[in-house]
Parts: sequence; C-alpha cells; structure tokens
Amino acid sequence: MTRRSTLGARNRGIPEATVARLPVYLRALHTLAERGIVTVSSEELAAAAGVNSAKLRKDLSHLGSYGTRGVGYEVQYLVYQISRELGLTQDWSVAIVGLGNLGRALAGYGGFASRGFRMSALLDADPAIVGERINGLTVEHIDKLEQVIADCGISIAVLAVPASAAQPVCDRVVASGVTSILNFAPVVLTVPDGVDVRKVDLSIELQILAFHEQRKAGGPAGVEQEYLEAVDGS
Amino acid sequence: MTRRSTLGARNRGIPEATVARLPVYLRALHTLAERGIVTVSSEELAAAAGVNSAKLRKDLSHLGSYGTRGVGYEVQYLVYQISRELGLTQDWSVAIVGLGNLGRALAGYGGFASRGFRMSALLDADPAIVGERINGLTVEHIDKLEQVIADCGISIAVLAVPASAAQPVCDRVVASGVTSILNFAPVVLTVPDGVDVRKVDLSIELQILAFHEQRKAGGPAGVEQEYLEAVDGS
DNA sequence: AAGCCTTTGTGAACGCATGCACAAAGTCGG
DNA sequence: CCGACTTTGTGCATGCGTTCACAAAGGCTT
Repeated sequence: MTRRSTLGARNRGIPEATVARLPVYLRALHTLAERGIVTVSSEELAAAAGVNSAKLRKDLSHLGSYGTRGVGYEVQYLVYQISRELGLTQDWSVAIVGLGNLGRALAGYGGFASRGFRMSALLDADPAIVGERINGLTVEHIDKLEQVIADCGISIAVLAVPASAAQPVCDRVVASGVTSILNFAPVVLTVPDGVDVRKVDLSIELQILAFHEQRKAGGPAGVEQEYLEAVDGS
Repeated sequence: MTRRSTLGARNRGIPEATVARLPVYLRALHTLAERGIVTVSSEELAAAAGVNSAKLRKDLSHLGSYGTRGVGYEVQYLVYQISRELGLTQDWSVAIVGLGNLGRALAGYGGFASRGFRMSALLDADPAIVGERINGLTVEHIDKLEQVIADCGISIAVLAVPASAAQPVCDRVVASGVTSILNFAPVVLTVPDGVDVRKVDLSIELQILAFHEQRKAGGPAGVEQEYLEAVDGS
C-alpha cells in the first residue's frame, strides 16, 4: 500500500467507478438537505443512492475522512466536499451544437443550470433554426463556432447533431479548444489524447434491455437453421 | 474451466460488459454492410468500434465461433448472430411515458423503429398534450396506462417524466407487466426483482466530464479553508 | 470518568474485465 | 499437394472493483 499520510487517503487518483457514483450521492444529499436533514449515516445515504453501504463508505474514503464515527456524515459538509471534488464549485460554460428535437430538449433542461453548468452558446447549421431564441439564448450559425467557443471560454461541448456531422463537428470544437465532449450522435468519435468523450445512446440502452428481456423469456429463440431462412428464404 | 462442448463456448452467461458492447459492434457492422463490405477482420472491426481487437475477439467468442481463421468474419452472418443474441430478431413494443421536450425528441428519434423496436404508445398526464399526434401516434391519457400496456403487449417502457412523478409512474408500469425500464428522470428508481432499469442522466454525465476537466486544470482548487468561507462568510 | 453502543474507515479476499501473446486452424499461391 | 502466411480463439497474468467483516474511534449515558 502506498499511503501518503496518516490522515486518510487523499491520494490523487480517485477510481473511475467512484467518480461515476459521486453525482448520485450528491443528488441524494441535496434531497436530504431540502428535507432539513443535518446528519446521515452511510447506511441511509447508501439506500437513498441505491448502492451498498460498504461501497459508499469506500467511495467517500477516497475523498478524505469526512465522517464522524458513531454519528455519520454532516449533509452540508459532504455536499461541499463532493461538489469541490467534482469541480462544481466553479462554473463551466457549455455549448450545445445541433438544435433539432433533442438539442432543444437539452437546451431547455433545467438540471444543467442548477449546478455549476451555464448554457453559454447554441449552434446549428440550419438557416431556418439560426436566430431562433431558445431558453433565453439566440441560436448562432455554426460558422461562428470557433469564435463563440473562444469568446465564452467554453471547454465542454454537447453534440446533438446527425451522425454524419458528428465527427467533423467534433474535430472543429476540439480544434477550438474544447477538451470535454458529451456525444448524443450514434457514432464512435475519434479525438486526440487529452480530450474526454462520453456517449449517450438511446438505441444502445434499449438493445441492452432487449437482451435481458429476451433472457427472461427463455434465451435466444433462433436455432442455427434460422439464419438461412432469414437471408435467402430457402 | 467449465467448457460445455468442443464447439466454442456457447455458455449461457455472457458478461455484462460484453453485452454493453455488442450494440456498438452491431452498428459498426451495419455501416460496413452499407458500404458493401462482405468480410471484416477483428482488427478492422475493432477499430471501427473503438475497442481493442483482443477484446472484440473475446467478446465474440462468447457468442460462439463465428469467424474463419485467416480470413475474418462475414459481415452479414455476424450481424445476424449478434442481432439474435441481443433479441433484435423479434419486435419489441415500447411505450414512452411523458411527452415534454425530451419525450417528444425520443418519440421522433428514427433510431428506435429501425431495429426491432416499435413505438407503440405515448402517454402523458397533461390534458393539453393528450390527443396530440406525434410521429403518427396519438398521445393517450395516463389513466389508460394499464389498458394500453396490456393491449399492445408492451414490456419495455421509457420514462421521460418529471422527477417527482417517476417512482409512482414506475410502480404503475411495473404493476402492468413491464419488466424493462429506461429512465430519464433524475431519481433512483426502486423496482422488484426481475425488473431491469437503465438510467440516462445528462446531469451526471456532465459532472463526470467536469471532474476530468478540473483534473486537467490542476486538481480541485479549494483548500480546507474555503468551506468555512462558503457557508458562513467568516 | 468509565464503559457501552453506534458507525466509520479499511485490510483482505474474491470475482470480473482487460490485454498480451501464441498455438491452432484455415486460406492461398505455386 | 505442400508450405507460407494470415487471423482467430483463448490460456494466463494483471489490475480494478466489490463486498465482507472488524478494529478503531467517537458520542452518550450513568
């Protein structure tokens, strides 16, 4: 073990799996705080977040030793610590590229602005959409992409463009200085080292559900024979 | 090792990580097929899917031995095998509950219908929305939820409702026989055993990006001191 | 002040996932 | 028909993530 000090493991290097759960804990804590709850045990918080309590404690231990034995965690303090670790104590400017149905839904989503994320720019290529006001912002033409990203200090971009446009648009935002991308287009994006991409894909999620659904119903129906029927009807 | 037969490992029990990647391979294969490509090596397909070739081969080996050594995989055949394994050779009826901005975007998304998923019902509680036609379907009032789910044989539901409505709506669709749920509401759903839930949460994705973004910029800015300033201005 | 009770933080064991590296197995040219 | 070449399928090692179980640590009661 490579312990750095005796005061808990403030190791730089929080496991990726832990990072992915911190936002869930944070949301649960906010809910508790709204109900006026001051202190929470790992057991209670874990239940609210839908995880095992041992996992919760280990996750939190990666941030430091912020609980009190015999008592639990102070809700407000933990909110602050997790927020800070996630980088939510500073503001992030976000651009949405592509304002079709999905892009509009994202632009109108209140959950963004609430915690550290400011919707700073909306960009689209369609002249019929450019100039429209959505949620208090005017849609700019994508020709101004580089300029807008620089002016607003945008480092995070949300891509809600058609699949065929995704890679070119991605290349442009990256060239403009964006280093984090949330991609809704159903393509595998190629980016340079140092750029993070996360992907949200409805179709994939449904297919995973279908797999398990089929499993419940008794496994894949087809036997080997079916393929030939499927392709040439013999 | 517990091999079942000499003909590859047709072990029931495909790793979850593999299942999550199969749809990605499937999409890559469809793209190749459109370009008229008949045969593909693990190296090429892995590149198209954005994964390591060894991982791809191991994933595919869980389905069976569908490649030809020295040659590669036949695209159409592999499409069929993966589709069958994922349960896409049968049709799945899907209901969307909640037709705000996000629900509309989902209802209009072409990627659903294309492969095995049929949008069968749209449900909402708002009288101003009920009766509207979206993408060829009429929005029904949520009072008819149980009836519609039974009539259409729906086993997969997409929840795009406000957070406060999510758990009650979830309980109702589950009681009606739905066993797979794709949840867009920012809450942790509680469901009985045997029901699968997958969650899509924009806010969480952004927070994960923010964490890495901050990391690139030199780690969490705040020192211990900052918390006191943040809460009571002392 | 002392002992009991609660809850954290973590060592240790286990299981899953990843990636290397190579033998087995097939194709293709001569 | 044979030998060289290509590519699959997988044994093995390594690392990450999860869970159990418990000692250490604090609060609370008497």
